[in-house]
This record gives sequence, structure tokens and C-alpha cells, in this order.
Amino acid sequence: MINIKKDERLSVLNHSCAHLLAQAVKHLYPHALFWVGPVIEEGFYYDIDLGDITLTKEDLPAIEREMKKIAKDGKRIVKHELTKKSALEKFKDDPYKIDLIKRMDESMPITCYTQGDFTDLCRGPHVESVKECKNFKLLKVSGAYWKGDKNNKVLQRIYGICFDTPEELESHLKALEEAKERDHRKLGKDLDIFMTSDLVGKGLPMYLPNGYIIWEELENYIKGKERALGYKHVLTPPLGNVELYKTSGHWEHYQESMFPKMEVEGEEFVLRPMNCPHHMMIYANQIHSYRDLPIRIGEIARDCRYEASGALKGIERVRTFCQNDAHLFVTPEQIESEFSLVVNLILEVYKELGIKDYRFELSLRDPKDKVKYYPDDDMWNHAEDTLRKVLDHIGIDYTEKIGEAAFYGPKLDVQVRPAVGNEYTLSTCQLDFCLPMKFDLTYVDKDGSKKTPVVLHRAIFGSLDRFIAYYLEERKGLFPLWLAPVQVNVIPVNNEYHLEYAQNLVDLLRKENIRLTLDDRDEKLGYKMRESVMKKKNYAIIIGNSEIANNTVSYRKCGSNETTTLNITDFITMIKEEIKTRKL
RNA sequence: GCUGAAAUAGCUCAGUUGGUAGAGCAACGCACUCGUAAUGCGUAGGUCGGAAGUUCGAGUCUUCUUUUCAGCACCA
Repeated sequence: MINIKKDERLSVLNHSCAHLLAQAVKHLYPHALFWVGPVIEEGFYYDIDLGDITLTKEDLPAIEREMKKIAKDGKRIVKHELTKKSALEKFKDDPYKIDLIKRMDESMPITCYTQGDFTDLCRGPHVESVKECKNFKLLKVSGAYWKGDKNNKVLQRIYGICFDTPEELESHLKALEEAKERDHRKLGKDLDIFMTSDLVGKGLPMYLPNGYIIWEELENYIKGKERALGYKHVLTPPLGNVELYKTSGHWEHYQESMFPKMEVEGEEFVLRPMNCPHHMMIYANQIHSYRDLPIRIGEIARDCRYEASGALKGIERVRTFCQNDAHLFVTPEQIESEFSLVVNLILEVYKELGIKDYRFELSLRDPKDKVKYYPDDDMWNHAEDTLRKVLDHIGIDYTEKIGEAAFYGPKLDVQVRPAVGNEYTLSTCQLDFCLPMKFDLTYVDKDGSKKTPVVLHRAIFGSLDRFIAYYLEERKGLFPLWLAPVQVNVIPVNNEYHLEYAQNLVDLLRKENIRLTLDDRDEKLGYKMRESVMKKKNYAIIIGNSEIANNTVSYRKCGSNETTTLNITDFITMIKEEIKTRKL
């Protein structure tokens, strides 16, 4: 998918198109007031105050027609400069522009751009003429808080995108349509991966047999990786006493994302939003020597978070999910090597699963925010520098985000983009020097003194739920054989002659723990092949006269139209090898 | 949560100004006995998300409610 912001020409074009949109809206709704119309990765938008009017997508065609009309008229886009004083005078009736101008630097000239009867405050640059903005499409309309603050009024936001040629626009719109086809919510339904029920509740997905196979395989895979790195897995309860979260600080910092507490026999409990406090208690269960560290405690752990209803999305954003969580208790000297191991584990897992389209984000504190962040500048600086050092040493690109750190420490996130919607975090590794102190965790150092360990929180799959959502979209529903819910689909050409041989083959494959289906419906081969492909069954095995005569199987891999014939033993060896090596 | 939109058969969707629900696919039955993305015919399938209201009459209009979708805000 194209990123408009990364292309200079398209950025300018889309920004000019935002002005064209504003001009058209002004023609149709003369009382309209305009906030800002920036370029974004997906094109552009403009935030507009239309008073009591709220637009729906039915209003967009009329606006598009007006835009086309203006574009055809082909007025030049003319730049002029103003002083702050004259700008305030010129826009005196427009509270939004006044708000913008007031916050502008006195020394810099303020620029406006005029096209025909429309002038907008803007730093530019723009294309020469509105004529260039004719290959556009308005995509959606919705409400958006003024200045992104939920306490402010809601403005109307219109989204659109513009290209130089109709062909580029056409192909982009087609790509958007195709993205909808691989949305995990659609694939999840089509392939019987998960379901939800109004009666169970929103944001509470249920995994169907196909989905649970993927879940279980991923769980075994990641736990195997972790065991090899010295992790020990535990099992802890999905709820805890409120005091636990008061001790950890989550009650103070995280309460609004937690389900309300419940009282039983005078005790107060909450469903846990994360597992750190439980794992802290597991650490505290024993006395630890510096020789024992790092101690790595892992768990596929269920959490419950009270997510805003509007944020819920398939299995990508839910109210209960299982983290592939671990807490690494380390000495300060071990932070660097242990963090490095985590980053390398992420890289290894992504490589083995064939995930390529991701980026790293290093979330740091906002040094000015003394309320959210634990106030110890030396500790923060040291932690942040350590993370940078490791990333630079491994040689990976990352962007730094100021003010995005957790209240207890800086973190590294892996960001990915879904088929439809906003980028989100898949994997995370967070450094934490607060929780061990709050829980009075210690280890005995070489000199016999008690020291406080540092904790690394990390989740490679983030949550299994979200990871499955991502991987469904990444693979367009067709998983590598080792993860595939149905690895083999056996199709007899004609039940009367071929079913018995097919049945024997099924028994044989079952003994080898191959996940399979037998399509013994009285239908034509073409009919059964079609369904086999649509349901993303990896291998379709066709059994007919020639297979029986030669004691072979003929298979076709999902997505290919090449047929291969092998003897049965070779076929079994082949797919067992494919499963074992986790071939992509 | 906020601003909108939507909800009709297992799935995808039609349903006119209010007149008593329909198609394709899937399921089931019968015929066909078939070699790589849909064989033909038939049968059954619905408290039109839920509740209340307006009306002689509501899938259609009103209110409330639940869920979903698009953004926003928030985030694994």
C-alpha cells in the first residue's frame, strides 16, 4: 500500500487537494469553518466545523462533483505573505484560523494560498493549479475531536486521496478493496477461526477448532524458543487482590483500563490487566543470588482490559486476551545482554514466520512529565541509552517516540500495519526499574549486600489473539503447513471406485498426526477442488484410477495449479519434513 | 467513550410511497458416477438483533436498547 507522505510530489498534490476539498465545501456550505487539512500516509483529510450539520457518506458525491468543477475551471494557486498582525486582521471572523495564527512564531512570515474565490492559511507548498488535482477520491467522513482532545467539540473530518493519473487512482482503490478481502475479521469468519456472540459479550472472542489449532501450535512454538533460552514457564490466576495492584502502581496509573473491582467476603478483587505483579510475587517466593540471575519467567497469560467499546476490533483489540508474556529479572549489568537476546528473539521469530513488513519504535519518557514518569533522571537516561546502544549494535532502524514510555520505564515496540485500520504494536520489550522496588524484590550480590533487580517485560507475540489476527492477514488465510488447521484434504474422484483407497490413506495419514479432511461428498472433482482452495486447505490430494493402480497420491498445493504425483511413503516423508522445518 | 452509519435465512445480499418476506450460495433429498475453482432438479430454512410506541396494518415510521462497521480518542 502506497505511503503518500513518503512521496514529495504526492504529498504536495494531496495537500493541494485538501484545499480543493475545502473550497468545494465552502461553496456548498457557506457557513463552514476550517481547522487543518494535513497530508497523511493514506492521502489527506480536512477537519471542518459545519455547525449543526453532520455529513454522511451520501454527501460525498456532491462535494466530489463540486471539486471536479473547480478543478476543471483550473484556477492558479497563488501564494502571498502576511505579517502576524495583518493575518489576525484578515482572519478575524474565523476563530480556528485565529487560534492557529496566535500560536505562530512572530519572526516567521505567515503565508496564505488563494485559488479563485478561496483563500486558506497554509505554509504550503502547493501545486501550480487546481487543475492538477483532478484524479482524486473522497474516501470517508467521520467525526474527529478538535485538536485531538476528547473534551473538545467534534468536527467533521473528510478523508480523500489524490494521484497524478486516473490509472494510479484506480489501482489504489482496487488495492483498498483487496485489503478488505484479507481483513482478519472476514477471514476469521470464512475459515472458521473465531466467533463472537452478543450473549457472551463484545470483545470476548471464542476460538473455533481451526483457530485453536493455530493458537496451540504458536503457543508450543514460542514456548520451545523460550525454553531454549532458559525461560521457565508458570501458571498464575487471571485475577488478583486489589492490594496487589495498589502495590504495583497499576491501581493508580492503569485503573481506567481495568474492569471494576468486585467484592467477595470483604475482600476486593480485580480481573488482571497484566501479569507483572503475579510474576513479581513468584520472584519474591525465593531468595535469589546474583548467580541465579537472569531469572526468566514466562507465561501464556490471560488478561482482561476494559477497552473502550469503540476500540474493539475482531481479535486484534479485545477485552480479554492471552499475552505471550515473560519477565526477566536481571542485574543492572545484564540489561544490555538480556535486552539484546530479546531483540534477537523477535528478529528470529519474525524471520521464521516470514514477517517482513514491520518497524521498531523506541518509546522514551517526556522528561518534563514528572507526574507520569518515575522521577529519577539518571536512571531513565541510563536505561534509554542502554536500549539505544543495543539497537545500534544490532544495527536495526528505529524511530524514537518521546512521551510514549510506560510509567515504569522505556520500551521497544514492534509496529505493524493491518489490512484495514491503524498501525498497532505486535511485539514489545519494556525495561522496568520501578516494579522491583515497589515489591521490594532483591538478590544477594557478590559482597553479600541486597540489591534490587531490574525487570524486562517482553511479549514476542504480544497477545496470541492479536498475533493470529496479524498473521491471518499477512498470509491471506493460507498458513504454513505446520500451522495450518487442515494440512491435507483427501478427495476421491469417484466415491464408488476410489473411496476405499482414500479411506486407507486417511487412516495412514492420521497415524502420522497429519490434520486432514476427507471430502467424500458425491460431487464433481472441480466442485470439491474449488472448496478446498477457498477453505485454504494446504494440500489437496486427488485419488483416482491411476493413483490406485500405481499406489501413489497426486497432490496440488493450495494456490498452485501444478499437480505432482508421488508414492505414499515419499509424500508422507515430504509433508512431515515440511512440518518439522516449519517451511514457509 | 465520542461523531456518524448499519443489523433481513448458516453466508452474501434484494425488499418501492407502511399492505403481512425474496434471490444466489451452503444444508437436505433425488437424478447424474464425474480427473483439478461451481452438474441438474427439488425440499426445507426467518418472532426481519431485542423492547416499547404510532397505525386498521410495521422489515419499512418514532423512542429506547444490544451488537457490528468507519473515523476520533485510547492501546498488546
